Amino acid sequence: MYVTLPTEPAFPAASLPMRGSPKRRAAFQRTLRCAEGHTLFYEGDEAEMIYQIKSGVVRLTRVLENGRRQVISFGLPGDFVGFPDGDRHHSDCEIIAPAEFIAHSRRALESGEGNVETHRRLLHAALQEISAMQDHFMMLARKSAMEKVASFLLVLSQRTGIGFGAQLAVSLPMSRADIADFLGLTIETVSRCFSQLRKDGVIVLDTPQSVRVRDAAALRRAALSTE
Amino acid sequence: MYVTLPTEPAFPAASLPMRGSPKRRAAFQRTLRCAEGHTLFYEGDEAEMIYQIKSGVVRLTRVLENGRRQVISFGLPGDFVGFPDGDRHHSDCEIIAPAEFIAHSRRALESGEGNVETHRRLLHAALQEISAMQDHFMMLARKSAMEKVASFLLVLSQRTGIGFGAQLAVSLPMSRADIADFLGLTIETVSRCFSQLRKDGVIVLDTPQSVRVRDAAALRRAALSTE
DNA sequence: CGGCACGTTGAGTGCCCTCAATGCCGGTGG
DNA sequence: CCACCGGCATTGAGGGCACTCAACGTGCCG
Repeated sequence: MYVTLPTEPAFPAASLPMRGSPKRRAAFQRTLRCAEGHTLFYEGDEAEMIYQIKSGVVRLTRVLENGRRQVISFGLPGDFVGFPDGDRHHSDCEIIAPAEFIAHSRRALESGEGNVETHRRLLHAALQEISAMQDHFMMLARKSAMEKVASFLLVLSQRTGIGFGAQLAVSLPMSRADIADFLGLTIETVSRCFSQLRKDGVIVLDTPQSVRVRDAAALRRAALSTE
Repeated sequence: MYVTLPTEPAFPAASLPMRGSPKRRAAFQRTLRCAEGHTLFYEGDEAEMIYQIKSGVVRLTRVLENGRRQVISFGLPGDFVGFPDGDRHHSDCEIIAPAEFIAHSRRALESGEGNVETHRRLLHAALQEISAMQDHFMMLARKSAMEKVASFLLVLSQRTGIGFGAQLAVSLPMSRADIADFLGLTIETVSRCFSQLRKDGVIVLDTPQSVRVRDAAALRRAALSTE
Protein backbone atom coordinates (compact mmCIF):
# COMPACT_ATOMS: atom_id res chain seq x y z
CA MET A 1 0.00 0.00 0.00
CA TYR A 2 1.27 3.46 -0.84
CA VAL A 3 0.92 6.69 1.07
CA THR A 4 1.73 9.63 -1.13
CA LEU A 5 2.93 12.65 0.68
CA PRO A 6 1.54 16.01 -0.31
CA THR A 7 2.91 19.43 -1.14
CA GLU A 8 1.92 20.92 2.20
CA PRO A 9 4.34 22.04 4.88
CA ALA A 10 6.40 19.56 6.83
CA PHE A 11 4.57 17.30 9.23
CA PRO A 12 5.27 14.32 11.44
CA ALA A 13 5.12 11.87 8.59
CA ALA A 14 6.27 9.05 10.81
CA SER A 15 2.87 8.89 12.37
CA LEU A 16 0.91 8.85 9.14
CA PRO A 17 1.03 5.25 8.09
CA MET A 18 -0.25 4.11 11.45
CA ARG A 19 -2.94 6.49 12.59
CA GLY A 20 -6.47 5.48 11.90
CA SER A 21 -5.57 2.29 10.18
CA PRO A 22 -7.87 -0.57 11.00
CA LYS A 23 -4.97 -2.92 10.53
CA ARG A 24 -2.80 -0.92 12.87
CA ARG A 25 -1.59 -3.75 15.04
CA ALA A 26 -0.57 -5.79 12.05
CA ALA A 27 1.10 -2.93 10.18
CA PHE A 28 4.74 -3.72 10.73
CA GLN A 29 5.78 -2.60 7.29
CA ARG A 30 4.47 0.03 4.88
CA THR A 31 5.62 1.78 1.76
CA LEU A 32 5.72 5.55 1.74
CA ARG A 33 6.31 8.20 -0.89
CA CYS A 34 7.49 11.69 -0.11
CA ALA A 35 8.26 14.87 -2.03
CA GLU A 36 11.39 16.95 -1.80
CA GLY A 37 11.54 19.58 0.92
CA HIS A 38 9.49 17.62 3.42
CA THR A 39 10.71 16.48 6.76
CA LEU A 40 10.34 12.82 7.59
CA PHE A 41 10.97 13.37 11.29
CA TYR A 42 12.48 15.89 13.68
CA GLU A 43 14.95 15.49 16.48
CA GLY A 44 12.97 14.67 19.60
CA ASP A 45 10.05 13.11 17.76
CA GLU A 46 8.92 9.80 19.08
CA ALA A 47 10.49 7.19 16.83
CA GLU A 48 7.67 4.96 15.72
CA MET A 49 9.16 3.85 12.45
CA ILE A 50 12.49 3.02 10.87
CA TYR A 51 12.76 3.70 7.17
CA GLN A 52 14.59 1.97 4.39
CA ILE A 53 15.14 4.21 1.40
CA LYS A 54 14.01 2.66 -1.87
CA SER A 55 14.71 5.73 -4.00
CA GLY A 56 15.59 9.37 -3.52
CA VAL A 57 17.91 11.08 -1.07
CA VAL A 58 17.45 12.30 2.49
CA ARG A 59 19.60 14.38 4.79
CA LEU A 60 20.12 13.73 8.50
CA THR A 61 21.10 16.81 10.50
CA ARG A 62 21.73 17.81 14.04
CA VAL A 63 22.08 21.32 15.44
CA LEU A 64 24.18 22.61 18.32
CA GLU A 65 22.70 25.14 20.73
CA ASN A 66 24.96 27.85 19.30
CA GLY A 67 23.55 27.24 15.83
CA ARG A 68 26.37 25.25 14.35
CA ARG A 69 24.92 22.50 12.22
CA GLN A 70 26.23 19.06 11.43
CA VAL A 71 24.97 16.94 8.57
CA ILE A 72 25.21 13.45 10.01
CA SER A 73 24.76 11.62 6.76
CA PHE A 74 22.99 11.54 3.43
CA GLY A 75 20.59 8.64 3.06
CA LEU A 76 20.82 6.98 -0.33
CA PRO A 77 18.78 4.12 -1.79
CA GLY A 78 19.36 1.03 0.30
CA ASP A 79 20.16 2.96 3.46
CA PHE A 80 18.19 2.78 6.66
CA VAL A 81 17.36 5.92 8.61
CA GLY A 82 15.57 6.60 11.84
CA PHE A 83 17.31 4.35 14.34
CA PRO A 84 16.09 5.70 17.65
CA ASP A 85 17.96 6.61 20.79
CA GLY A 86 15.67 5.34 23.47
CA ASP A 87 12.26 6.01 21.94
CA ARG A 88 13.19 9.32 20.26
CA HIS A 89 14.80 10.38 17.02
CA HIS A 90 18.10 12.12 17.58
CA SER A 91 18.33 14.03 14.31
CA ASP A 92 16.19 15.77 11.73
CA CYS A 93 15.51 13.91 8.51
CA GLU A 94 14.66 15.97 5.46
CA ILE A 95 13.93 14.73 1.96
CA ILE A 96 16.18 16.46 -0.57
CA ALA A 97 15.23 14.37 -3.58
CA PRO A 98 11.80 12.80 -4.09
CA ALA A 99 11.93 9.57 -2.18
CA GLU A 100 10.19 6.28 -1.52
CA PHE A 101 10.58 4.39 1.71
CA ILE A 102 9.70 1.12 3.29
CA ALA A 103 8.65 1.96 6.82
CA HIS A 104 9.23 -0.62 9.53
CA SER A 105 7.72 -0.49 12.96
CA ARG A 106 10.25 0.26 15.67
CA ARG A 107 9.07 -2.88 17.39
CA ALA A 108 10.23 -4.86 14.37
CA LEU A 109 13.74 -3.84 15.38
CA GLU A 110 13.37 -4.02 19.12
CA SER A 111 11.41 -7.16 19.69
CA GLY A 112 11.39 -8.90 16.36
CA GLU A 113 7.65 -8.51 16.37
CA GLY A 114 6.20 -9.26 12.97
CA ASN A 115 9.03 -10.99 11.22
CA VAL A 116 12.25 -12.58 12.41
CA GLU A 117 14.03 -11.94 9.14
CA THR A 118 13.12 -8.24 9.21
CA HIS A 119 14.42 -8.03 12.75
CA ARG A 120 17.70 -9.53 11.65
CA ARG A 121 18.05 -7.13 8.73
CA LEU A 122 17.26 -4.05 10.82
CA LEU A 123 19.72 -5.07 13.50
CA HIS A 124 22.37 -5.79 10.92
CA ALA A 125 21.80 -2.35 9.39
CA ALA A 126 22.15 -0.65 12.77
CA LEU A 127 25.45 -2.40 13.42
CA GLN A 128 26.70 -1.54 9.97
CA GLU A 129 25.77 2.05 10.66
CA ILE A 130 28.16 2.08 13.60
CA SER A 131 30.96 0.81 11.42
CA ALA A 132 30.22 3.32 8.67
CA MET A 133 30.21 6.17 11.16
CA GLN A 134 33.65 5.15 12.34
CA ASP A 135 34.90 5.55 8.79
CA HIS A 136 33.45 9.01 8.75
CA PHE A 137 35.45 9.83 11.89
CA MET A 138 38.59 9.38 9.82
CA MET A 139 37.14 11.62 7.19
CA LEU A 140 36.34 14.43 9.57
CA ALA A 141 39.44 14.21 11.71
CA ARG A 142 42.28 13.31 9.43
CA LYS A 143 41.58 14.25 5.84
CA SER A 144 42.37 17.49 4.04
CA ALA A 145 39.65 19.52 2.37
CA MET A 146 40.48 18.10 -1.05
CA GLU A 147 40.55 14.55 0.27
CA LYS A 148 37.18 15.05 1.89
CA VAL A 149 35.51 16.40 -1.21
CA ALA A 150 37.11 13.79 -3.45
CA SER A 151 36.07 10.99 -1.07
CA PHE A 152 32.57 12.36 -1.00
CA LEU A 153 32.31 12.48 -4.77
CA LEU A 154 33.84 9.04 -5.03
CA VAL A 155 31.31 7.43 -2.71
CA LEU A 156 28.44 9.21 -4.40
CA SER A 157 29.62 8.22 -7.85
CA GLN A 158 30.02 4.61 -6.81
CA ARG A 159 26.60 4.46 -5.22
CA THR A 160 24.46 6.58 -7.51
CA GLY A 161 26.61 7.24 -10.59
CA ILE A 162 25.16 6.46 -14.00
CA GLY A 163 27.38 5.44 -16.89
CA PHE A 164 27.64 8.20 -19.49
CA GLY A 165 29.99 7.04 -22.18
CA ALA A 166 33.39 6.72 -20.55
CA GLN A 167 32.18 9.09 -17.84
CA LEU A 168 30.06 8.68 -14.75
CA ALA A 169 27.21 11.12 -14.23
CA VAL A 170 26.47 11.97 -10.63
CA SER A 171 23.62 14.03 -9.28
CA LEU A 172 24.21 16.26 -6.25
CA PRO A 173 20.77 17.04 -4.89
CA MET A 174 22.24 18.61 -1.76
CA SER A 175 23.47 22.18 -1.57
CA ARG A 176 27.09 23.22 -1.10
CA ALA A 177 26.16 24.17 2.45
CA ASP A 178 24.94 20.62 3.08
CA ILE A 179 28.15 19.16 1.72
CA ALA A 180 30.20 21.58 3.79
CA ASP A 181 28.32 20.72 6.97
CA PHE A 182 28.73 17.04 6.20
CA LEU A 183 32.49 17.24 5.64
CA GLY A 184 33.28 19.80 8.31
CA LEU A 185 34.28 22.52 5.85
CA THR A 186 32.96 25.90 4.73
CA ILE A 187 30.90 26.49 1.62
CA GLU A 188 33.76 28.38 0.01
CA THR A 189 36.27 25.61 0.59
CA VAL A 190 33.93 23.02 -0.90
CA SER A 191 33.40 25.22 -3.92
CA ARG A 192 37.13 25.75 -4.36
CA CYS A 193 37.77 22.00 -4.26
CA PHE A 194 35.15 21.39 -6.95
CA SER A 195 36.76 24.09 -9.07
CA GLN A 196 40.19 22.58 -8.58
CA LEU A 197 38.97 19.13 -9.61
CA ARG A 198 37.39 20.72 -12.67
CA LYS A 199 40.58 22.59 -13.59
CA ASP A 200 42.55 19.34 -13.18
CA GLY A 201 40.20 17.63 -15.62
CA VAL A 202 39.00 15.14 -13.02
CA ILE A 203 35.37 16.17 -13.21
CA VAL A 204 33.02 18.23 -15.36
CA LEU A 205 30.49 20.51 -13.70
CA ASP A 206 27.49 20.72 -16.00
CA THR A 207 25.55 22.55 -13.33
CA PRO A 208 26.44 22.92 -9.65
CA GLN A 209 24.13 19.95 -9.02
CA SER A 210 25.27 17.78 -11.87
CA VAL A 211 28.77 16.35 -12.11
CA ARG A 212 30.45 14.00 -14.49
CA VAL A 213 33.51 12.08 -13.36
CA ARG A 214 36.00 12.06 -16.20
CA ASP A 215 38.97 10.47 -14.45
CA ALA A 216 37.85 8.06 -11.75
CA ALA A 217 41.42 6.97 -11.06
CA ALA A 218 42.51 10.54 -10.40
CA LEU A 219 39.52 11.03 -8.15
CA ARG A 220 40.49 7.94 -6.19
CA ARG A 221 44.02 9.25 -5.88
CA ALA A 222 42.77 12.61 -4.62
CA ALA A 223 40.58 10.87 -2.08
CA LEU A 224 43.39 8.81 -0.60
CA SER A 225 46.27 11.21 -0.91
CA THR A 226 48.86 8.91 0.60
CA GLU A 227 51.42 11.63 0.19
CA MET B 1 54.66 1.81 18.48
CA TYR B 2 52.62 4.24 20.48
CA VAL B 3 51.91 2.13 23.50
CA THR B 4 54.27 0.12 25.59
CA LEU B 5 53.52 -3.52 25.28
CA PRO B 6 52.93 -5.56 28.37
CA THR B 7 55.12 -8.04 30.15
CA GLU B 8 53.42 -10.78 28.19
CA PRO B 9 52.49 -10.77 24.53
CA ALA B 10 49.03 -9.71 23.53
CA PHE B 11 46.58 -12.55 23.14
CA PRO B 12 43.08 -13.07 21.77
CA ALA B 13 41.42 -12.57 25.11
CA ALA B 14 38.01 -12.78 23.51
CA SER B 15 38.43 -16.47 23.02
CA LEU B 16 39.60 -17.19 26.54
CA PRO B 17 36.33 -17.49 28.36
CA MET B 18 34.98 -19.94 25.82
CA ARG B 19 37.73 -22.33 24.81
CA GLY B 20 37.76 -25.64 26.58
CA SER B 21 34.83 -24.80 28.73
CA PRO B 22 32.54 -27.73 29.34
CA LYS B 23 29.66 -25.27 29.63
CA ARG B 24 30.48 -23.65 26.32
CA ARG B 25 27.06 -23.82 24.76
CA ALA B 26 25.40 -22.35 27.79
CA ALA B 27 27.96 -19.59 28.31
CA PHE B 28 26.05 -16.54 27.19
CA GLN B 29 27.65 -14.33 29.80
CA ARG B 30 30.99 -14.41 31.56
CA THR B 31 33.12 -12.13 33.65
CA LEU B 32 36.64 -11.42 32.48
CA ARG B 33 39.61 -9.61 33.95
CA CYS B 34 42.41 -8.16 31.88
CA ALA B 35 45.66 -6.30 32.54
CA GLU B 36 46.75 -3.05 30.99
CA GLY B 37 48.53 -3.27 27.67
CA HIS B 38 46.62 -6.28 26.46
CA THR B 39 44.43 -6.34 23.39
CA LEU B 40 40.88 -7.54 23.81
CA PHE B 41 40.35 -7.97 20.09
CA TYR B 42 41.77 -6.83 16.78
CA GLU B 43 40.12 -5.42 13.71
CA GLY B 44 39.07 -8.34 11.56
CA ASP B 45 38.77 -10.80 14.43
CA GLU B 46 35.62 -12.82 14.45
CA ALA B 47 33.33 -11.12 16.94
CA GLU B 48 32.27 -13.82 19.34
CA MET B 49 31.59 -11.60 22.29
CA ILE B 50 30.35 -8.17 23.21
CA TYR B 51 31.83 -6.67 26.35
CA GLN B 52 30.42 -4.43 29.00
CA ILE B 53 33.11 -2.64 30.94
CA LYS B 54 32.72 -3.01 34.70
CA SER B 55 35.94 -1.18 35.59
CA GLY B 56 39.03 0.12 33.83
CA VAL B 57 39.47 1.87 30.50
CA VAL B 58 39.88 0.57 26.96
CA ARG B 59 40.74 2.26 23.70
CA LEU B 60 39.11 1.51 20.34
CA THR B 61 41.27 2.36 17.34
CA ARG B 62 41.22 2.04 13.62
CA VAL B 63 44.09 2.53 11.20
CA LEU B 64 44.10 3.86 7.66
CA GLU B 65 46.28 2.18 5.05
CA ASN B 66 48.62 5.17 5.01
CA GLY B 67 49.23 4.82 8.73
CA ARG B 68 46.97 7.55 9.99
CA ARG B 69 45.27 6.37 13.12
CA GLN B 70 41.91 7.26 14.56
CA VAL B 71 40.93 6.58 18.14
CA ILE B 72 37.22 5.81 17.80
CA SER B 73 36.42 6.04 21.47
CA PHE B 74 37.56 5.36 24.97
CA GLY B 75 35.53 2.74 26.77
CA LEU B 76 34.73 3.69 30.37
CA PRO B 77 32.91 1.73 33.05
CA GLY B 78 29.35 1.10 31.92
CA ASP B 79 30.20 1.26 28.22
CA PHE B 80 29.75 -1.59 25.79
CA VAL B 81 32.43 -2.42 23.26
CA GLY B 82 32.72 -4.96 20.51
CA PHE B 83 29.58 -4.45 18.45
CA PRO B 84 30.34 -6.37 15.29
CA ASP B 85 29.99 -5.39 11.65
CA GLY B 86 28.71 -8.58 10.12
CA ASP B 87 30.57 -11.18 12.14
CA ARG B 88 33.83 -9.24 12.48
CA HIS B 89 35.22 -6.58 14.77
CA HIS B 90 35.91 -3.36 12.94
CA SER B 91 38.45 -1.84 15.33
CA ASP B 92 41.21 -2.79 17.70
CA CYS B 93 40.40 -2.78 21.38
CA GLU B 94 43.28 -2.33 23.79
CA ILE B 95 43.13 -2.16 27.57
CA ILE B 96 44.82 1.00 28.84
CA ALA B 97 43.82 0.68 32.49
CA PRO B 98 43.33 -2.69 34.24
CA ALA B 99 39.81 -3.68 33.41
CA GLU B 100 37.00 -6.08 34.20
CA PHE B 101 34.32 -7.02 31.70
CA ILE B 102 31.10 -8.84 31.43
CA ALA B 103 31.28 -10.74 28.18
CA HIS B 104 28.06 -11.45 26.32
CA SER B 105 27.73 -13.86 23.46
CA ARG B 106 27.15 -12.15 20.14
CA ARG B 107 24.10 -14.31 19.77
CA ALA B 108 22.67 -12.66 22.86
CA LEU B 109 22.51 -9.49 20.79
CA GLU B 110 21.55 -10.99 17.47
CA SER B 111 18.94 -13.54 18.33
CA GLY B 112 18.10 -12.87 21.93
CA GLU B 113 19.41 -16.30 22.70
CA GLY B 114 19.88 -16.78 26.40
CA ASN B 115 17.97 -13.90 27.85
CA VAL B 116 15.40 -11.50 26.48
CA GLU B 117 16.33 -8.74 28.88
CA THR B 118 20.00 -8.99 27.93
CA HIS B 119 19.04 -8.80 24.30
CA ARG B 120 17.08 -5.64 24.97
CA ARG B 121 19.95 -4.02 26.86
CA LEU B 122 22.53 -4.85 24.21
CA LEU B 123 20.33 -3.53 21.44
CA HIS B 124 19.62 -0.39 23.41
CA ALA B 125 23.35 0.12 23.95
CA ALA B 126 24.06 -0.28 20.23
CA LEU B 127 21.44 2.33 19.36
CA GLN B 128 22.77 4.70 21.98
CA GLU B 129 26.21 4.21 20.51
CA ILE B 130 24.94 5.58 17.20
CA SER B 131 23.61 8.65 18.92
CA ALA B 132 26.81 9.19 20.87
CA MET B 133 28.89 8.92 17.73
CA GLN B 134 26.80 11.63 16.12
CA ASP B 135 27.73 13.93 18.97
CA HIS B 136 31.34 13.14 18.30
CA PHE B 137 30.87 14.23 14.69
CA MET B 138 30.16 17.73 15.95
CA MET B 139 33.26 17.54 18.06
CA LEU B 140 35.53 16.54 15.21
CA ALA B 141 34.04 18.76 12.55
CA ARG B 142 33.06 21.95 14.25
CA LYS B 143 35.00 22.54 17.43
CA SER B 144 38.28 24.37 17.92
CA ALA B 145 41.24 22.66 19.52
CA MET B 146 40.54 24.24 22.90
CA GLU B 147 36.86 23.31 22.74
CA LYS B 148 37.76 19.74 21.90
CA VAL B 149 40.19 19.34 24.76
CA ALA B 150 37.87 21.07 27.22
CA SER B 151 34.93 18.92 26.12
CA PHE B 152 37.05 15.83 26.49
CA LEU B 153 38.12 16.75 30.00
CA LEU B 154 34.59 17.69 30.90
CA VAL B 155 33.14 14.34 29.86
CA LEU B 156 35.92 12.45 31.57
CA SER B 157 35.54 14.44 34.77
CA GLN B 158 31.79 13.89 34.78
CA ARG B 159 32.10 10.17 34.22
CA THR B 160 35.19 9.22 36.20
CA GLY B 161 36.01 12.28 38.30
CA ILE B 162 36.47 11.81 42.04
CA GLY B 163 35.66 14.60 44.48
CA PHE B 164 38.81 16.08 45.99
CA GLY B 165 37.79 18.91 48.25
CA ALA B 166 36.29 21.53 46.03
CA GLN B 167 38.13 20.01 43.09
CA LEU B 168 37.52 17.01 40.89
CA ALA B 169 40.39 14.59 40.37
CA VAL B 170 40.50 12.94 36.95
CA SER B 171 42.81 10.19 35.82
CA LEU B 172 44.02 10.22 32.21
CA PRO B 173 45.27 6.70 31.57
CA MET B 174 45.62 7.41 27.86
CA SER B 175 48.64 9.10 26.32
CA ARG B 176 48.61 12.53 24.69
CA ALA B 177 48.89 10.74 21.37
CA ASP B 178 45.69 8.82 22.14
CA ILE B 179 43.87 12.01 23.05
CA ALA B 180 45.14 13.71 19.91
CA ASP B 181 44.04 10.84 17.68
CA PHE B 182 40.66 10.85 19.38
CA LEU B 183 40.08 14.58 18.93
CA GLY B 184 41.65 14.93 15.51
CA LEU B 185 44.54 17.05 16.72
CA THR B 186 48.30 16.71 17.09
CA ILE B 187 50.10 15.81 20.31
CA GLU B 188 51.57 19.29 20.52
CA THR B 189 48.23 21.03 20.19
CA VAL B 190 46.70 18.85 22.91
CA SER B 191 49.62 19.65 25.16
CA ARG B 192 49.33 23.35 24.48
CA CYS B 193 45.62 23.30 25.35
CA PHE B 194 46.32 21.55 28.65
CA SER B 195 48.98 24.15 29.41
CA GLN B 196 46.62 26.98 28.57
CA LEU B 197 43.91 25.58 30.84
CA ARG B 198 46.53 25.29 33.58
CA LYS B 199 47.72 28.87 33.08
CA ASP B 200 44.11 30.05 33.19
CA GLY B 201 43.66 28.30 36.53
CA VAL B 202 40.98 25.98 35.18
CA ILE B 203 42.88 22.78 35.93
CA VAL B 204 45.91 21.57 37.88
CA LEU B 205 48.25 19.08 36.27
CA ASP B 206 49.74 16.99 39.06
CA THR B 207 51.29 14.66 36.54
CA PRO B 208 50.54 14.44 32.83
CA GLN B 209 48.16 11.59 33.68
CA SER B 210 46.54 13.16 36.69
CA VAL B 211 44.41 16.28 36.45
CA ARG B 212 42.36 18.19 38.95
CA VAL B 213 39.53 20.38 37.73
CA ARG B 214 39.60 23.60 39.75
CA ASP B 215 36.95 25.59 37.90
CA ALA B 216 34.31 23.32 36.39
CA ALA B 217 32.24 26.29 35.22
CA ALA B 218 35.17 27.71 33.27
CA LEU B 219 35.83 24.29 31.79
CA ARG B 220 32.22 24.09 30.67
CA ARG B 221 32.50 27.54 29.12
CA ALA B 222 35.66 26.55 27.27
CA ALA B 223 33.95 23.43 25.97
CA LEU B 224 31.00 25.28 24.51
CA SER B 225 32.66 28.47 23.37
CA THR B 226 29.56 30.11 21.99
CA GLU B 227 31.67 33.04 20.91
C1' DC C 1 13.61 45.27 -13.49
C1' DG C 2 14.89 44.38 -8.59
C1' DG C 3 15.36 41.04 -5.00
C1' DC C 4 16.91 36.84 -3.34
C1' DA C 5 19.25 32.42 -2.89
C1' DC C 6 23.06 30.05 -4.26
C1' DG C 7 27.57 29.33 -6.04
C1' DT C 8 32.11 31.00 -7.34
C1' DT C 9 36.29 33.60 -6.84
C1' DG C 10 39.69 36.68 -4.58
C1' DA C 11 42.43 38.78 -0.62
C1' DG C 12 43.94 38.46 3.85
C1' DT C 13 44.19 36.38 8.42
C1' DG C 14 44.55 33.06 11.99
C1' DC C 15 44.55 28.60 13.88
C1' DC C 16 46.73 24.54 14.00
C1' DC C 17 50.34 21.72 11.96
C1' DT C 18 55.32 20.88 11.22
C1' DC C 19 59.79 20.79 12.72
C1' DA C 20 62.92 21.16 16.34
C1' DA C 21 64.85 21.55 21.04
C1' DT C 22 64.44 20.65 25.86
C1' DG C 23 63.03 18.40 30.20
C1' DC C 24 61.52 14.53 32.80
C1' DC C 25 61.28 9.80 34.11
C1' DG C 26 62.18 4.80 34.18
C1' DG C 27 65.09 1.18 32.66
C1' DT C 28 69.64 -0.65 31.73
C1' DG C 29 74.35 -1.36 31.89
C1' DG C 30 78.98 0.16 33.18
C1' DC D 1 76.28 5.09 41.98
C1' DC D 2 76.02 7.61 37.59
C1' DA D 3 75.77 7.69 32.41
C1' DC D 4 73.16 6.74 28.76
C1' DC D 5 69.10 5.89 26.21
C1' DG D 6 64.24 5.84 24.62
C1' DG D 7 59.58 7.24 25.33
C1' DC D 8 56.66 10.83 26.52
C1' DA D 9 55.35 15.59 27.37
C1' DT D 10 56.17 20.37 26.89
C1' DT D 11 57.49 24.60 24.63
C1' DG D 12 58.99 27.63 20.82
C1' DA D 13 59.42 29.31 15.91
C1' DG D 14 57.62 29.39 11.49
C1' DG D 15 54.60 28.12 7.69
C1' DG D 16 50.49 26.46 5.28
C1' DC D 17 45.79 25.29 4.85
C1' DA D 18 41.33 26.46 5.53
C1' DC D 19 38.53 30.13 7.45
C1' DT D 20 36.62 34.96 7.21
C1' DC D 21 35.09 38.72 4.75
C1' DA D 22 33.83 40.57 0.54
C1' DA D 23 32.55 41.06 -4.33
C1' DC D 24 30.52 39.25 -8.29
C1' DG D 25 27.82 36.10 -11.44
C1' DT D 26 23.81 33.35 -12.35
C1' DG D 27 19.13 31.68 -12.27
C1' DC D 28 14.61 32.08 -10.45
C1' DC D 29 10.52 34.61 -9.15
C1' DG D 30 7.64 38.36 -8.36
